[in-house]
Amino acid sequence: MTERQRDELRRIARENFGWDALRPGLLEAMESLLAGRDVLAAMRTGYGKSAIYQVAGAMIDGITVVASPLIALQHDQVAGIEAADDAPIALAVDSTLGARGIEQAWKLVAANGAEYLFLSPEQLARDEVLERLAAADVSLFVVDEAHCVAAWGHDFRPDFLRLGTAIEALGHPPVLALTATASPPVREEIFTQLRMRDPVVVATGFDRPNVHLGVRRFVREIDKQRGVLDSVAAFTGPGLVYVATRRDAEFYARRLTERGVAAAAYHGAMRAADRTLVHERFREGHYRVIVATSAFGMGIDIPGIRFVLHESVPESLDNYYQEIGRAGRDGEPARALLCYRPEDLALRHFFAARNPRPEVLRRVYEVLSSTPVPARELREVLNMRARTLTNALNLLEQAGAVRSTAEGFASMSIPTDAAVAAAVHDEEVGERMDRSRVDMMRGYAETSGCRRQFLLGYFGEHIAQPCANCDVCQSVREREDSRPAIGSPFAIDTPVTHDVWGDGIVTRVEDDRIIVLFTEQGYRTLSLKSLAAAHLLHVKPVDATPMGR
DNA sequence: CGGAGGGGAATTAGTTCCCCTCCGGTGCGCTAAT
Repeated sequence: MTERQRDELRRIARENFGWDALRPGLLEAMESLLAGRDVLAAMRTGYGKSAIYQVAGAMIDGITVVASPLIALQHDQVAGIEAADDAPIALAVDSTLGARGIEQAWKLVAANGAEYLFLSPEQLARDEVLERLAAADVSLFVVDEAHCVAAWGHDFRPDFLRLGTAIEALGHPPVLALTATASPPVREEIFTQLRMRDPVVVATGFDRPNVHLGVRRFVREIDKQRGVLDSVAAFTGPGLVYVATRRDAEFYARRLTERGVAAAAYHGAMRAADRTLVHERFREGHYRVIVATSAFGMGIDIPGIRFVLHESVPESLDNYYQEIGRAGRDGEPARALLCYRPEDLALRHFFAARNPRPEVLRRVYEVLSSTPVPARELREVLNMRARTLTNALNLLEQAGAVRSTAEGFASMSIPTDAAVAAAVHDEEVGERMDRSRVDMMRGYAETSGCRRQFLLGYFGEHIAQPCANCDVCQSVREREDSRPAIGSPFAIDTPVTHDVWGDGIVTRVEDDRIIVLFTEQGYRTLSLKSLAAAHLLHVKPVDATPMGR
């Protein structure tokens, strides 16, 4: 990177978008892309991540494709670019345009009339879309909210796992993955699925020291209900209450309203217009509290939220961190309170189930041959729902039994039994990983240590001192904890091997236990006492085999 | 896996309890009926 290129980036940022200064990390990410590298940028919402591809994209010849999970998010981005004084043209192609609108949009693209093109993963999974893009010289491929690849790709929206194929089909331009949070296994999955090559990771600090972390534990459901309602009523300022089900969203919104709190429900079963209305009225201060399922979140950036209360545990600390990260964006004190009942973990375990279906995998694999067949034809031959088929193909591909190209899907000519077994095994590993991430939610709720150390440690960021702004730190200060530490022979980040569970990495060390992230088992909590007795865990010797010589 | 809700039995004669079944989140794109 020359000084001249760096000046050029700064000039485009200033003149085209009106940004006089770029926050730490943004310029670095832009430079890496310009140098042809793949980049993962992990930065909190509101940090200005979009600037990375907006400026770099404007500087590189050719189109910038942005894969984005929500149409509403795409439209916000387009509007943001259009609002800048001299920014290049941005376009979103999606089903809201109608067939004719879509055709017009593509004509504009073909005539080099757009610099930024926003598409859903579902669009990018279509053959004709890839053909049109291939003709259009894509020079930068962006995946916004990249954690969705890991969170949604396996069942809910399988086309997220087809993004890697799209990237390959476009000749692998530099890839930029953007996310607000990603724990180590989520990052790994993003790298693998998007087929990123030796990616540069630009991560800015995850900590929000102004957000107080707390957990209230309940035994009976009725007590939790009362506790939630009392807490919300006692908190001041605008806040969010996250619940697990739509029914609970309606229930708590009603009960809060009865108690004189201006509250509204928000969930996926509501009509789009109603959801927008609730969002706007909250923003304007008409509602003080929104009671929402996980539907409320992505792309929402409201500065003055004073508390985020969880009525039920979310499915992982990744989600929890995203959701509490909506509090205190203005830097003023805010609270994150988890109202915890161990029974609530059951629903999350239920959602973590993957249900691989061997008979479906077998049917799909048996119609494939060594010549690629387009997905459209497969769907006709098999008479199968698109999502089911895509899921099966994704699984078989990950298992190394199927190869996907721009022309379609081809068999790798492995015996059917072996292919199906490998796919099912991968799915079981995935399920164990997801379940273990739920267990880390339990770990956070039940930890006897500093909550912030636990939370940040989960993301691979280890802080030396307890935070002094969580419930545990406060109570420790009151009674000066004197429990003696056993002392661990396993430091954080040590690669280890377990006689039963295989390879892993130490991700957390507490007084009497450690947490290891195993490749095939996910997160496991191990007691140091029993480890000392059983000799099952060993520090992995550094591989001394010389490579390729 | 746990909770809600329905049905039925027991019985305190209008509630209570138990057992069984079913349900639970996130959104794209498309089609069909207004």
